[in-house]
Amino acid sequence: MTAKRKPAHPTAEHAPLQLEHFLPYRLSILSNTISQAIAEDYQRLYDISVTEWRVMAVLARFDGLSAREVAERTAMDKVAVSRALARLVESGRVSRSIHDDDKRRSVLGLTDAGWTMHDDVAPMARAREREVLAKLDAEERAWLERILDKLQPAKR
Amino acid sequence: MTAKRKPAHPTAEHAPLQLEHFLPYRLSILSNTISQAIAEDYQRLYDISVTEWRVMAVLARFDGLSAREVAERTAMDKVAVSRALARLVESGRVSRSIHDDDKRRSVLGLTDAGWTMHDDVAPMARAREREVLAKLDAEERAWLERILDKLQPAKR
DNA sequence: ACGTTATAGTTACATATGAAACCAATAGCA
DNA sequence: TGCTATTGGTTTCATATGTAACTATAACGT
Repeated sequence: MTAKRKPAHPTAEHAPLQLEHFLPYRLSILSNTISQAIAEDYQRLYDISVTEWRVMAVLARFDGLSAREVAERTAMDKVAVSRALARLVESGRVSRSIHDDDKRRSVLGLTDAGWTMHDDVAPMARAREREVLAKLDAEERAWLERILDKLQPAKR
Repeated sequence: MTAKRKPAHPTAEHAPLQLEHFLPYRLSILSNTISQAIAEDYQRLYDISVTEWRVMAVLARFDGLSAREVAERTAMDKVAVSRALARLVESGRVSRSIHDDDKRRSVLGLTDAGWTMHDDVAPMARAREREVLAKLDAEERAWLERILDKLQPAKR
């Protein structure tokens, strides 16, 4: 039909997304950049993944959790937790025993080696967080806190 | 040595991270939740992954990019882009030709089918973004914008 | 007590992802 | 020109991840 070659869909009609101003996209980049920076710290020193570190962090705070509870607290799915635990138990950083009253449940906790590593890594993680937050002034930090609270998919 | 069982590392000495207040962790959850919600929309309607959609979104805005340029703009690595493009070309949503002056480069763009899909998906993505932002008032949205600008790892 | 349903956790399979090796074309430079 | 280094892009391989199926135990209703 059309004799001449022309853009079948002139841009004006399309309103393409501007990724650089699109919230989900920006969050994704920011989140990955930050998490990756922290992960490099402990992956360099210890051979451990992000998911494994999160499991350890949660067990540092709540001793004796079951795997399901760890999954809840880390927002990871139970398969990921199961695998992380397999490696952590294997590498001697997490202890696992069986719940007295419910033999399905495991009772998890950091071992001495786990604590040693935790006490080395936690300050590095906090330092990285501080580096990021240092780009903001006090007022901005307060708003960020507030905004995250409101956006956070209501948990628990 | 120790006769009695006691915590080898009393919590007070450890200062464990509180994940629920730890910025990188919160960002990660938030980002995944939002991206997932959007992805469900177009994955249900079209059989397409997040990375593929991002490539399409960028080509909708910047016609004729090379694969490397797409990788830059999407912050994806070139392998991921290569694979996404293979599927997109295969499914007829993206056209690929070879650059006149540099035969290594591809010249990429949406096909008519690609545009049709784009014009269907883009409004849905925007609607999801609006849903998220609706949880904030105007002032909070303005601060969020500003904060993201400052935290954004300086690009380009 | 007994059969049914639900829960904790693991395993299997299929797919996604990243690092490094690779191929082809171009750029730099003697 | 001809040799080397660089760049665009794809392929390979090893690892990670999600879904669904599975095992074992516990809870529930009768």
